[in-house]
Amino acid sequence: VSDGLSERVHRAATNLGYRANVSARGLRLSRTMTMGVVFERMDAPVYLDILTGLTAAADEIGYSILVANADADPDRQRHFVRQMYERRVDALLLSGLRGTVRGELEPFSRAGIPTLGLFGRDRDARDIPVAISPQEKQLTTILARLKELGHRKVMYLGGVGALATRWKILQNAAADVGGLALEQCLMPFETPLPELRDRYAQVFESHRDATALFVHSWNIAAMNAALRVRGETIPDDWSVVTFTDSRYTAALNDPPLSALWIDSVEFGRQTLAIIEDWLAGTPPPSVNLLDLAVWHETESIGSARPR
Amino acid sequence: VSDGLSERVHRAATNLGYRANVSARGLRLSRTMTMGVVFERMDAPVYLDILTGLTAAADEIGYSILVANADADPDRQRHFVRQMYERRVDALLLSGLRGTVRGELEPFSRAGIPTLGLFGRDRDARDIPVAISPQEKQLTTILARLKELGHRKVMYLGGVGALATRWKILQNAAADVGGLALEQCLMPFETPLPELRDRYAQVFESHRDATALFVHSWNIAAMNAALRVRGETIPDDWSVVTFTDSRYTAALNDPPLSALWIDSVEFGRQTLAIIEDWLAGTPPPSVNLLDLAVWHETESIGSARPR
DNA sequence: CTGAAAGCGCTTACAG
DNA sequence: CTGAAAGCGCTTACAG
Repeated sequence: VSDGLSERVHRAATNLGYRANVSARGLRLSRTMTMGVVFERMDAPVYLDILTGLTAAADEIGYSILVANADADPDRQRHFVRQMYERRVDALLLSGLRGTVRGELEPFSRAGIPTLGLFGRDRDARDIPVAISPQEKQLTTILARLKELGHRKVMYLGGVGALATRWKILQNAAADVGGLALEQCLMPFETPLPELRDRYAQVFESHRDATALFVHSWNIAAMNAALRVRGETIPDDWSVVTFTDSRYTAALNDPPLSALWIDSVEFGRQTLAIIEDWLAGTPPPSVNLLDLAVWHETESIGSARPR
Repeated sequence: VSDGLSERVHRAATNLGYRANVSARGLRLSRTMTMGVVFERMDAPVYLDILTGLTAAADEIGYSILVANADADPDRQRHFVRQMYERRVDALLLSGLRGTVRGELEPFSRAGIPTLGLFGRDRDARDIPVAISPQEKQLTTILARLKELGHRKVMYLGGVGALATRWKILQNAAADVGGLALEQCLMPFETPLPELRDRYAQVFESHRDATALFVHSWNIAAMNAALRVRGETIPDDWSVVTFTDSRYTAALNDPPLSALWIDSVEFGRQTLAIIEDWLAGTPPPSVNLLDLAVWHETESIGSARPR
């Protein structure tokens, strides 16, 4: 066909408002140009960051994203994984895989559809390849730095439940460094601020040999409140480090807190790059370490106060 | 067919791993059981809440959600709206419609596909029906309450840009109440905390007749820091009220802040209910007011300090 | 090079 | 009641 004719036809099609039907094409080609994302839960800003990275990278290669939230319910997780198969997604991303969906994954593996687990730091599941952001290396660096500043006892203020793995990683890093005692104070995430504040104030009183704090971002407000009650300040009385995996919980403290930071948007992007290679014929290894943790030191840490 | 046979066939189908192909069914029925959501941007936790409500309500009626993030780029917004049509979504939800997508909406209106705009509080666009959470009523209540407590000048600490509409609404409410002066201090959201803190400290110094603060949730940390610098406390020196549209930014202050709270998860749910009615044959009015704003008073407000 | 036909996996209307 | 056929909107292999 001549260029001129081709152009005229295209123009006419556009004017008439013709738009190709992607599902019909998908049926014919058995490629839907759609990927499914099933989040085990969606109740923290980090999931929005991951989704932002995933959707941006997917769009770059012409894919759309179907999103589902299992809301911490294994039955719903199974339901959505099955739904993604019924919609014949070309790839499936699963966060927080707990082994509950194994049966529903079978059609995917039989059909050779790429299926990748997204884990911030867990590394137990082995049914399908997983993408993980390791933090051990940076934690070792941080603990060594605290030791250098004279700290000998570090306390972790965290939440019970899903994030307990962080405590394990912290222990491993402390063992690597040596000569550092570690203590934890885990409280349910639902604890009201006044109660959390009073609990922390008690803990600070009864652990006067501790001089440094690791604090989960959800607990920063309560920590600040407890310090205010006790008239203690950062970094004179306590050196403080926080974990953060989201843009929204970072750097809003006074003074800004030293942080072990993971760029979850980038995590989403790199995860999708793994899928892209897989679709192109290169399956990933069973564990994909995305080295995204960054140590950001601020004036919130300093020399250990004398005890 | 007898019940027994039917059951045996179903069991056999399940055992063989048969799963209906939803796109094929969609092609036949010209219903894809899919809805598209195009967010103008996705850089705040409120979008995750809305998405949570939308996906939950969609699943209840058998629909899946395709999600896209235009990342504040009108070209990308157009691109995704077109993409949603090409995928023949049964309904389209658009956040932050700026009139830039008008042309791409034409196929939707021609095909009679429900298309709804999601706006927290804006009410300018009129191309398509919109869902809005009005706040005027509650703001009037709050300002009247502050006046009753002896406050005569209220300051708004906010960010420049999209949320400027909040300032307008605040002014209207103040006009309703009468006898209250209103002042604003708008700063770019990117302002680093120390700069914002110092700026607020200056503002507090130069507006000694103001006794109450409305503060956007992004600016709470800087406000606290400025108060600390000046040795002022809540509610003795300042009565403080915040706006919040997300689970993640609420109630983490000490003392907990009085808040005008919008449940954005519920906003997503109710928005989808509008779509559901529309699909069932009842189109919505051009403006849908979802009355979700709730006034939550805490000890962060009290009598105006003498000036 | 061009155009008509087959077929992707469903559902529904229709004939037997 | 049962079974075969038509057709949704595409793409590709094939015949002309």
